[in-house]
Amino acid sequence: MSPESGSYHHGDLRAACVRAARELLEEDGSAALSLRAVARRAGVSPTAPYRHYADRDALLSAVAAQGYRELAEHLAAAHPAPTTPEELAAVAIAYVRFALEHPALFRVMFAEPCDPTSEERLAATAAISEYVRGIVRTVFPGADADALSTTVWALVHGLAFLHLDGKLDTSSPEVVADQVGAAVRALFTASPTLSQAAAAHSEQAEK
Amino acid sequence: MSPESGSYHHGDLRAACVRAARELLEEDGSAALSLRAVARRAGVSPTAPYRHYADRDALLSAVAAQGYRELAEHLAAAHPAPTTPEELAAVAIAYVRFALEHPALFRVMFAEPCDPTSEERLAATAAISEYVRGIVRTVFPGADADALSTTVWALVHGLAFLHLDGKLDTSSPEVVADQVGAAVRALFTASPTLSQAAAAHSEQAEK
DNA sequence: CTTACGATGTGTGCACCGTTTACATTAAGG
DNA sequence: CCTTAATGTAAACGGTGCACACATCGTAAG
Repeated sequence: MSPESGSYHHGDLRAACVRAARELLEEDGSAALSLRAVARRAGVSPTAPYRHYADRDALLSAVAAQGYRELAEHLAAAHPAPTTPEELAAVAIAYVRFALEHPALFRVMFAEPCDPTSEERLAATAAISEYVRGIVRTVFPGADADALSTTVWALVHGLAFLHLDGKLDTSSPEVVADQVGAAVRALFTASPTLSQAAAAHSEQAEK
Repeated sequence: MSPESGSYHHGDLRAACVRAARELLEEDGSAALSLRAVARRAGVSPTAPYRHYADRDALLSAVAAQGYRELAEHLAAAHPAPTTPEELAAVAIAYVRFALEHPALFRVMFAEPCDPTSEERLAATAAISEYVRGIVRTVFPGADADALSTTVWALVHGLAFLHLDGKLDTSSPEVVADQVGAAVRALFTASPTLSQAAAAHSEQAEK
């Protein structure tokens, strides 16, 4: 795929850019990704990436999209098809751990107001959203799947960000895991009342 | 306080900088705040702010700290001393609304990995954390206040960010309010089981 | 009143950044 | 072989954070 270095054409600069970007993000945790630095890392002139990405935002969106895919894999690795609250808690813990293991990437994925009209991004986030909804539907058939999946996603997402910003105890992975687990378990045991609340909400909406 | 313009010295540049920064953040929602733009807005040379702030991060921290204080006021305005789940839900809704009304400021407050060892910042975030903990203790005396306040904060914080990133339905403030309210209510009706889970967690920790 | 001083704002300069514009190289197809 | 479109390069513009030397001014000691 990538021929011996020295050739004028790179071979697959498009992919090499996101790879270089990923490496830079992992190396220095800062989310301040420089297009020029990416170009340098890829061994190419500063403006070469513009042949493949309209602007910095476009590259960032591509990186974010790949991040979403990796996150999805990470979650699936934690448990392919959760059916119990405990298994879903494991997935939640994996979510937060991913954020803590790849802080810069996670920030690029979520904390940047970059172009939301990116086909790749929308597809990737929709996939995750659907994945969560599917789990919730399986584990918790009685409830409003939309509302509940949103709630559990928000809870886990908030835990991830608060940890990322040093607002919570991140001293050891065990502490983090316990906290996330407890929070998710609490949500799930609330199921009957939650579905009741969801029903009340629907009534309110249709009047 | 600020004398007639034309004087060499500004009078209170330190405060003027955060004011200018706030204005710029409100005007264009982008969280990309330029120190030079702040200086221009304050009617001062590009490097003048360095007399009062060590670097860009320091200014951002000051802005973030003020943001925390405003957020605290906003929450207190929603309800000064919540004692019921419904009142706490109102506070939660105010939290998310603040994020949606001041997106750029909210991003500076949370989504920037800026200097976490800022005295002002730490104090401000500690104040909010303590505020939430106090409410939880009042509304829900039986439970582990630390764990539960973290959980409710994370839930609300996650909702705020998902809304900010366009991952959820932000079409009308009512929709947002309903969603946040339902989520918080669900959490609170889970109280007995949550305290039980917290107890189990404590046991686990001390063995 | 004078004078020295410290606090505050200015000007200059450097390295880096994103982006545009014109140009060079090369792979691929008629 | 020659044309063409794709791909990478070079040069340039305006913007940025920041370090340095310099200018201005309130103030307080002599």
